[in-house]
Amino acid sequence: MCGVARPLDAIGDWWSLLIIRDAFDGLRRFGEFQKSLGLAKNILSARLRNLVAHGIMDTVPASDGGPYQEYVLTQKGQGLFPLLVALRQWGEDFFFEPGEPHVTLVDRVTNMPVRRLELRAQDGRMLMAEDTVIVMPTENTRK
Amino acid sequence: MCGVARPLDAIGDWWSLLIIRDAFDGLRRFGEFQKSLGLAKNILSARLRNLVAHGIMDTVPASDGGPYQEYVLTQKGQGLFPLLVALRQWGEDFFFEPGEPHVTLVDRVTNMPVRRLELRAQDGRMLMAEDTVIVMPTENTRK
DNA sequence: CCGTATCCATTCCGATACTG
DNA sequence: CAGTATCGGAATGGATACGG
Repeated sequence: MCGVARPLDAIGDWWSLLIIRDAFDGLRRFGEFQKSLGLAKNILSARLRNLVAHGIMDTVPASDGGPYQEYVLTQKGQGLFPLLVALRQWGEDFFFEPGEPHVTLVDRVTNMPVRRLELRAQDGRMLMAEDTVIVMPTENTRK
Repeated sequence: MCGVARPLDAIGDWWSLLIIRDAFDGLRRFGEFQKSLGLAKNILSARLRNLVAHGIMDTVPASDGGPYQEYVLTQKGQGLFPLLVALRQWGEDFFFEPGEPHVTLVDRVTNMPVRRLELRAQDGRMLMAEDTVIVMPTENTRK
């Protein structure tokens, strides 16, 4: 399975991606996800279990000391942030009507809004989507 | 429908995303997609029709003068490039075994490999996923 | 409030056969 | 080669009822 199909398989489906988005928005509880997404409880349960099984989310004891669990993104799950930004950015670029409010991601430390997702070559030069097309197999150099 | 769900709805499903990836790899013909993905012809047909209906792909006369069509990415479809990069990058970061060959995207003009997808704030400062979390509704300022 | 178990209708997908 | 039409089995998702 290739470098694109494997992530898709791990994420699972569309619902899972929306769960992950909600997790980035700070949601943690079963009921919060269900209320936000409006999907059946058994489906949500299965999706959360799958995300945990794939190491994207993890369960932690409830922060309020309650008898239940909370679901949080692992490091691996947090690595999906650029994917969600790309998705939202594409949506804003091609779907939004003029005057429609945008949703901007904000760095919580400096409170600076994120401008754009950028592609950069190894020499630091900026690349646009239009001139970056071909794939090429290379040796693994990163850990 | 929010800025994440709408793109998901337009793309359709995961088969569609793999079709788009193949299109970035230069595939254009019905049979090429089918052979590459191994999905049933009726499914492929439906997916291509959906992608065209959503303005992500378009049909053009066969480049070899044949009696059939070819399927190419529109501008809107090409805008999905960062999404695919993000997906693949995540896969390489969290799924690849040491020694497994990576697939690197290459700028076809300069032949430079793409290094990383980066998030930048409006002041140009580099942001990491870890400190960039919250969403905030804003006014639409772009066209 | 958090989940699991069960049921049912619908959808989805692959295989196949068929047309140009 | 490039699709369309059809069919049956499998998987899916929503509603609901139930239990911790």
